[in-house]
Amino acid sequence: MTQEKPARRSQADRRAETRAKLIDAARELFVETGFADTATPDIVHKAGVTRGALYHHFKDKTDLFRALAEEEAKAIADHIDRATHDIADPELAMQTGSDAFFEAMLVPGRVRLLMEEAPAVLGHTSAVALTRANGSAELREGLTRALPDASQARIDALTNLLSAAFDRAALEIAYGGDPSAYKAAMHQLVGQVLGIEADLPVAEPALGPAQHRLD
Amino acid sequence: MTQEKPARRSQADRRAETRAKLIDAARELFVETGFADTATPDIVHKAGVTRGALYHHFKDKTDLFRALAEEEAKAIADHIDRATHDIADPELAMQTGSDAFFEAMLVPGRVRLLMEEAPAVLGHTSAVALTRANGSAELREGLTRALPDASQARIDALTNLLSAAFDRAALEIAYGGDPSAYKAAMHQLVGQVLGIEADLPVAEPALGPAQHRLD
DNA sequence: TCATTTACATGCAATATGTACGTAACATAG
DNA sequence: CTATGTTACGTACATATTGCATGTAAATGA
Repeated sequence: MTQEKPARRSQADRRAETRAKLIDAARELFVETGFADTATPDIVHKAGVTRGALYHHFKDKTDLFRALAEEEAKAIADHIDRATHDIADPELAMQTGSDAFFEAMLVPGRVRLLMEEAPAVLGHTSAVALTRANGSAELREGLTRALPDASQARIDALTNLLSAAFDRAALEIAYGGDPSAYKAAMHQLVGQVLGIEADLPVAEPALGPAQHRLD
Repeated sequence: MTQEKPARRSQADRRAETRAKLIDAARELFVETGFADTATPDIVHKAGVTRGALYHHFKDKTDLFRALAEEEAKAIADHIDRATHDIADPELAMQTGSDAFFEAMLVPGRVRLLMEEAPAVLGHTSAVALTRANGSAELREGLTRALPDASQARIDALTNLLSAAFDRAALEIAYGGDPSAYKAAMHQLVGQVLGIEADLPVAEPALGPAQHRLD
């Protein structure tokens, strides 16, 4: 039998490891049970640490949730960026970004965390700030180009409303709604606002069961 | 000094009274502090009853929230119905219903309760079921007429996405967003989907500070 | 007026949260 | 290599909260 060797790790490594263990465990439980009905003893048990570690790394339970939500939001933003960063044509970039958004939203639990729990746990303002970046820049740009006479407030409002529609589409897809119907409807909405002629019969090629673990 | 006379009330009256006191107190606190951070002792203290009464009338804290949320949703539906029930022209009915929805959403705390707390407390499915009725029937009808070739799934999707946009508009208005900008943007969205020629410069007559206490 | 049901009050057991304090692991100066 | 400081984590505790179990008062109705 080999002797236990704690294998001297750096502080940064220790820190990153237990932080990750805590966030991973919290993610599983928050997704499964929701934030309010998940107890910190359960989180630390699953993470294999103690509550002391949790309260050392995070101010409180809400702070742990915030860290998790920020990771999720960043993963979405990165996924969209990687998909669109080298596309020149704005119209194609918008369509590609839209697809990338829906792809990113397929990872299990993400919708639950960001769209159901986050608004109540962090408040609406913080919650939308998390996903503010997600393609809304491209959206706003497209709107500004398409509606040159519209006021800034009008552009902001349209951007916000379309973002809400995007979110709802992802939510419904996650709850078993027809993905192609929602994506097509979303495409129609954006297209009409941007003044692009509608291509109504966009029957999608039925991309099979949702692929998960995107990043 | 007059003697205390308990004034023999009927069971139905007693029941209705304390139920109302509990729901009113809960409303204030849930709006102010949120569901999770509101303790039942505080609720019953403000209501002037004991926790025993609470747990006699409601299964648990969540059940109390559900009752409150259902009242709010019903108030919205009633307000819209009263405003639209005798309007024949579908297009005008839609516009009127839209305005009535935004009016109904002006009562303080309503947005917080139904759009921020409810999804996390009751779950997304129950939460949308609460407001499912709100004008979505008229919306669906209008869409069916305007897009006769569209599939049912497409109609459902568009209805849902526009509902989400309505909700977001109300949310942003409640958080200080420009009401006329959001209403106009919403009107544009619905108009374009329904194939009504846009009347872009709908600068509203600035109806002054939001009037509250609608019902 | 008596029996039964309904409405509420009180007390208790279990569990959760955040913090204070103690200990172990790492970093760094000499 | 050791001393000393700092960071990471463990343990114990005080407090608060929830839901239930059990007791009492008020209303119904026979």
